[in-house]
Amino acid sequence: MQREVEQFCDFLRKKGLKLTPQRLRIAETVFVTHRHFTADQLYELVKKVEPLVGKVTVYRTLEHLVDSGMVEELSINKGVSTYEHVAGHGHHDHLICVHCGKIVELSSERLEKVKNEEAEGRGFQVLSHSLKIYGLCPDCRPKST
Amino acid sequence: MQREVEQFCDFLRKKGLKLTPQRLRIAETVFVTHRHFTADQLYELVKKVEPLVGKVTVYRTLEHLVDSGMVEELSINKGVSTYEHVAGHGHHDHLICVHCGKIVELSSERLEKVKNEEAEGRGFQVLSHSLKIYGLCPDCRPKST
DNA sequence: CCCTTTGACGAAACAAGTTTTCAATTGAAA
DNA sequence: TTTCAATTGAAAACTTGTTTCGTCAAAGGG
Repeated sequence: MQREVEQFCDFLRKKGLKLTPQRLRIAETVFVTHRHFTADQLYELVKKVEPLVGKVTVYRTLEHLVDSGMVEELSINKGVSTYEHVAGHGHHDHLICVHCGKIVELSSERLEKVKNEEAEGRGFQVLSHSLKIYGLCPDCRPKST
Repeated sequence: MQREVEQFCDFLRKKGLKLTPQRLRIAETVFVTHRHFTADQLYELVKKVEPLVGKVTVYRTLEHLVDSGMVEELSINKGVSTYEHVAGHGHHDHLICVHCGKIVELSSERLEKVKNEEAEGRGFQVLSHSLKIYGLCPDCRPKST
């Protein structure tokens, strides 16, 4: 975790942005959380450690984190943005259980390759993509008896 | 188009819902529009034909249309829902140009197959999925000289 | 050391999209 | 025709996220 926080500090310094206690706390919370979260959930988590942090600061810091490339926005739910930190994960897709809400990460070279080929076959230059597969996870799917 | 509107009427009847002129107008507009639209854009389109339809009714009817499976929500832009009717199209993915905003539909048997295999290989029972590929369309990408 | 400058802070106001409330109305079954 | 739940549209409420604004604090120059 320390690794990622320092990387974010470097990013701030390079951008001429200041390293405030609030940003530090928020970044720490983000990188210590190994699951997806909304801005508001993050705000609640940070408040537990440091109640003096405002919601606006969480939003603003989240923006910087996304800017730095260390956090990604998922838009899984309509109307509310969901985030995750990608440090040490690399790009991946998501399997989402419609029953229990569990989100499983999926990395597949083969899938990446096919995606790129199909897009480029249509003249598109691929910059990024987002694949979400909805279904029933192993725990929620009907058992095969 | 008539085909789809009738199918929607059947859906309403089966659900014990009423067939009002407003719903008819909204459904007609949806199935006559062969591109993506937001709730507000749909409202504006409907108003041209029938100015007496309220925005709320458009939202509510859109809900029924999504319920019937004849319209899908895309969540391409954050903060505003984008829809498209799927009648006669079948499932497809989307290539989205980050420069001009153009949306191109992409259907690929091969891609579908790989997606399903990867998900099921992890014990997931696939119900649906959403793939959005962001990049530069043929018109916007740098020309290879 | 003090002063100035430049973000940064948080509360509150604002904005956009969508949903809910509510009283009046309407479609369709009996 | 009668009845009644479903539907309607205006307005208000709600949700998420952004902007404004007065205040503050750290860094750097004089």
